[in-house]
Amino acid sequence: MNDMTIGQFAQAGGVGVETIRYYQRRGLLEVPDTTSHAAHTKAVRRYNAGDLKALNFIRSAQRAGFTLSQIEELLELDASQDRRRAQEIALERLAALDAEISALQQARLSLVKLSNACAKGPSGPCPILSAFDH
Amino acid sequence: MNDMTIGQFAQAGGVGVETIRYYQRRGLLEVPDTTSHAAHTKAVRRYNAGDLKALNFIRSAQRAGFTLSQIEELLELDASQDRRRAQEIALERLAALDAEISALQQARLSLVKLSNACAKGPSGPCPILSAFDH
DNA sequence: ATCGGTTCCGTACCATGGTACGGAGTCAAG
DNA sequence: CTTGACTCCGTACCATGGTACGGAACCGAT
Repeated sequence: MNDMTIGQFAQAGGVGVETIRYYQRRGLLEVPDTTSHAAHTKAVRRYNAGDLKALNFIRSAQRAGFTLSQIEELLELDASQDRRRAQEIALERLAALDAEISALQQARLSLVKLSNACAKGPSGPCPILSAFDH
Repeated sequence: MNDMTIGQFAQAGGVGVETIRYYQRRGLLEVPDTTSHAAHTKAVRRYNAGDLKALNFIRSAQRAGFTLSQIEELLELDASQDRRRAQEIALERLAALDAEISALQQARLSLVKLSNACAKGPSGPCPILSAFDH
């Protein structure tokens, strides 16, 4: 698991190499020092379990709806131990998430209704434009 | 409600004028004919309740996670009465929606845990990087 | 009849989150 | 010690969903 090349690292995280580089450019992942790992390793950067943990965090946080900028802040908070701010951000996202979830559940109901309406027989009402009417 | 200018129409739909134009360019909204509404109205296009219905549909469908391209297709289906395809699309989106909803609920649990961990006392563990660990 | 606020239309620009390209360097295997 | 795969790095490009700009025409009120 340790000391992966960028290709192995990307694969371990389920992303493309270019995505790793992009995260590095954004400051979300650090660019490992080529001199710090092994004496004779000069030009190829290597990634370890800690890097992978950060990468996995980024992907999960994205799934939770955080933007990359917010994730950047979270990563900084992790380093700085700012519990108050971390909780604040988590609660904000939690509220947004609850709103999103209920919006999606609303939408879900509309789609069920639409699907049922379209399923009944080969003709008759299947009012797409009215699908989301209240 | 009828025969709105583009500014009134946009306001009624809760979007900006530029968004209306953008939807027209994309083919999601039709560009009303300037000659068809009133005899002496030559240059200013006017929008009616039907246009507003389409606009509201677009906004709702977006909330349901449809892309503008998919919405375009739905609008075409509404015109063409293709019930089978409409249902197919609805069911696809329904499945995706269910997946999204449970992903968000998963993320929600993680955020609750993180928030609780950060809330306990001024110091101690608040493991941001581990917030989404299984 | 002219003034301020819209509208019209094309074109350009924006943020987000990547993806692709190309040349040079490096590394491990044969 | 060469070959092929991978890495490094900068820069360019992409899709999505808009937002902004600017000049000309138009419309209603004074």
